Amino acid sequence: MTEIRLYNTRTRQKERFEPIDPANVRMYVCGPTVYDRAHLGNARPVVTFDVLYRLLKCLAKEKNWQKVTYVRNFTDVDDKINAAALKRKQAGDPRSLEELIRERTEETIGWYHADMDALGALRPGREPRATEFIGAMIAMIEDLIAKGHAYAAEGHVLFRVRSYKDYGALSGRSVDDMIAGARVEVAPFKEDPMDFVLWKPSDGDLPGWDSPWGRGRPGWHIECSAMSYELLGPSFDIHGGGIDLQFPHHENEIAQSCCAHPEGNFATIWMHNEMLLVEGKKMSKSLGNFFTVRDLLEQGVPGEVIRLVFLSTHYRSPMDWTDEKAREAKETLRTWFRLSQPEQPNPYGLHSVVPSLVNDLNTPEAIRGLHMLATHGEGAQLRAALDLLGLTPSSDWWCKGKEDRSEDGLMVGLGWSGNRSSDEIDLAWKLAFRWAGLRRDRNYPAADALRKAALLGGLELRATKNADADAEILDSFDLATLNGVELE
RNA sequence: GGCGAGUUGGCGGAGUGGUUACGCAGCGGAUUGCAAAUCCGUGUACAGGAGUUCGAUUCUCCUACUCGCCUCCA
Repeated sequence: MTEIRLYNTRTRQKERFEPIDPANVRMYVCGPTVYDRAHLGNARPVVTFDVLYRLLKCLAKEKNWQKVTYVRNFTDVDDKINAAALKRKQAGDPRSLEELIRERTEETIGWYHADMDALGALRPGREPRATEFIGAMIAMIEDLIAKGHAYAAEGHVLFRVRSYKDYGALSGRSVDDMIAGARVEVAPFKEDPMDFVLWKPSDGDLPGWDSPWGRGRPGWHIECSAMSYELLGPSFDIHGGGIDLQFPHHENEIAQSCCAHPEGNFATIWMHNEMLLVEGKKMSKSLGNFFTVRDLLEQGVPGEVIRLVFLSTHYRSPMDWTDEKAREAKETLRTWFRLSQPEQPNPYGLHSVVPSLVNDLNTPEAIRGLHMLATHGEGAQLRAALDLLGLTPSSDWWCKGKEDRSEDGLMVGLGWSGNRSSDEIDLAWKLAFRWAGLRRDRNYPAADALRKAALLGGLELRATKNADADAEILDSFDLATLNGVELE
């Protein structure tokens, strides 16, 4: 039986994975705050945990698990969302702030789905929105107050960090150490500087809900505790997210959940993906060095190429995004897709990747397995392995159009990828026949010169056994350059 | 300042107490009028220092450097 081993941030070691309840394997991943397009860094946990989700589903039968429940939230209550809506209102939009906020979050969720779909990520089974669980959050906060773990002060409710003895265990820090460095907000109504907000007051313009502490809105951390409890219960198997959420977000989630539901132990395994870097620096909002998934897609980088670049680095290592990696990944996928797509998947191919994946999602090693299958020409097995990893073509960009024509007794083949205009294809034919003619006449100097010039314009000419010439339109094909060639 | 992760061949990137992935690039060969493509072959790298060991890239300690968290962040 296949043993799954996963690195648990909480214990700092790889652990054998056994679900609490084989009838329902449960994982929760922190999702996006929906106020803008997802940047590339946002995509890393999505791809990482999508691989885990697919792996767990793939092994469910063998393991006798009845189902895998994957929950990923949308944070649709947040000051950044409010700010974005307020900006529109100030720009003269006549609608109410509430309507603008709703529109903004709806729109952003649509973008998020489209962009993550493009990366080959399966939608989680549940995608709860924070605003749908305000009641559950209020109930949880009331419970925390009743149990002495939280207190109300000046319209706020704060979590009493000192009341939870294991606070800091996940991230390996102590309350006293943190206060020493103290970069925490000093608020006069806090009992302790580390106490964090569960509920805060909203004034007239801001979205708010009635609560025992007046009209207000929840703090950031409580939503994940409330929603995971409602949908997965007091104990579940895996909790995931980016490493930057380890503190304070996940630490606070643990404190809230464990204090409110001492009968459970919240998440068994904590998994954190490392950051995505651009030019060696973390992609982040504050640095402003980010670009979105949509930006890349629009530049012609297919989603599965982005995905392969991500998978080529282990999820617990920082990954530097480079154009060079994208270029290599595209070439690799082109080869793999051409070999595998005509085939029906042969599940035997899974043996080439699953042993790597069950070892804490060792995707780089799994990729080696894919290369092995490709080298041995195992298209059907490769197909199955690619599908497991979510590397399925989103379009026919990799596909080779192929046509043969004869003219003046010459036989010439032309191939191209994706969509090409008839002008482009006509010109390619013209050059290919001219080259074939020159070669038939044994005018090699002219033929070589033409081939060289054509290549610079993105048309590759080559001799084949079965025809007089074979031409391929490359990605770099440029009509203007090649028109110049023809005139010479 | 506190805490954590990392430093592998030209580049990317796994892994291992002794047999040293994989990809790209390079080199050699087959093939080719020449190329391309393809196929075959080829590379003994693990930041520096000390220690443990029969033996360390792999374990321990120290140093240097890089990155992250401690503030919104995936």
